[in-house]
Amino acid sequence: MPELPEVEHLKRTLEPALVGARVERVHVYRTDVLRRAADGPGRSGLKRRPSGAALLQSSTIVDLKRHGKQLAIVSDSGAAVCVHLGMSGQLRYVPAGDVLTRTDHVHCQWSLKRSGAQGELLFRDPRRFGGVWMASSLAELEERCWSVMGPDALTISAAAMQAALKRTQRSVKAALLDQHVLAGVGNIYADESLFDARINPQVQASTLSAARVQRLHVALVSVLRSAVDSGGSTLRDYVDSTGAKGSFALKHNVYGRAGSECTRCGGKLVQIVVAQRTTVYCARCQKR
DNA sequence: CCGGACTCCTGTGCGC
DNA sequence: TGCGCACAGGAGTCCG
Repeated sequence: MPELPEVEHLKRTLEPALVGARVERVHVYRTDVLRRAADGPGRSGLKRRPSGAALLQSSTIVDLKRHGKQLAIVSDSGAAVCVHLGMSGQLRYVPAGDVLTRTDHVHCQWSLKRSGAQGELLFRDPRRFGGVWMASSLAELEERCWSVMGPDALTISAAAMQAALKRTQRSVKAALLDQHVLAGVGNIYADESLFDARINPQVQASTLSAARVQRLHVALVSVLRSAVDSGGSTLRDYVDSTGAKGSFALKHNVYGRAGSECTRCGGKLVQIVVAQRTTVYCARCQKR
């Protein structure tokens, strides 16, 4: 399940192929994965096929931007598309001549040409929790979609994080998962960073001391950076734009390890449900 | 307003 | 071996 590290790694692997490429043609196989950024982050998809220009046809890609788990592709016409991978989404770049092993659930396809080299950018999403937001400008995307979210988890300051956690009565894990608090953290990195900071996921966010929030901030940034360097976590579906899996799952201390020994104290890791999400932590290291 | 529950969707893996 | 069901979860929406 793509979270910030997976999307950041994806951005890095896409940049060489995309930036400077001209969008020759766009194919939409399902219009209901498309949304207008002007309508905000809602989930109601389009019923009718949009104009090619809204999906960057005949323009040149000049930049990729990421906020939290969302990735925007910006063109020289000013228009941008923002891809959200949801649970099972993939953005793949397939150079001309190469073959994509699975072509089912491909909802959107951009044919690209860059200094003679051709290839296809494909949005594939079996579960369709993801989507593609069309914006007339990056400013519109930022204003209508990104500004309603909290700061990006890699750039938020400890002070801002503390202020945000002070504001809510929920558990610290629920707060970390809320994209309005900070953007980019999902179930894996919430559990991993709480383990790193030795904080119990059920603790009420507002009751954490400044020192503990400071520790959580350090842990979160450290875990996210380390995961980006490993190419993210592949559990089942996630692959980068070239189809490569991430190796960070091998470094998970808690996620997916319920019943195993704690890598820090040797205690048994326990599994509970917090904020409707499977949560694994060490009862000995992460006391309430 | 806030927070918890429900919902969307498909592939996987388990138990019988 | 095969069937059916529970489960995985990002995030919008609904409701108390």
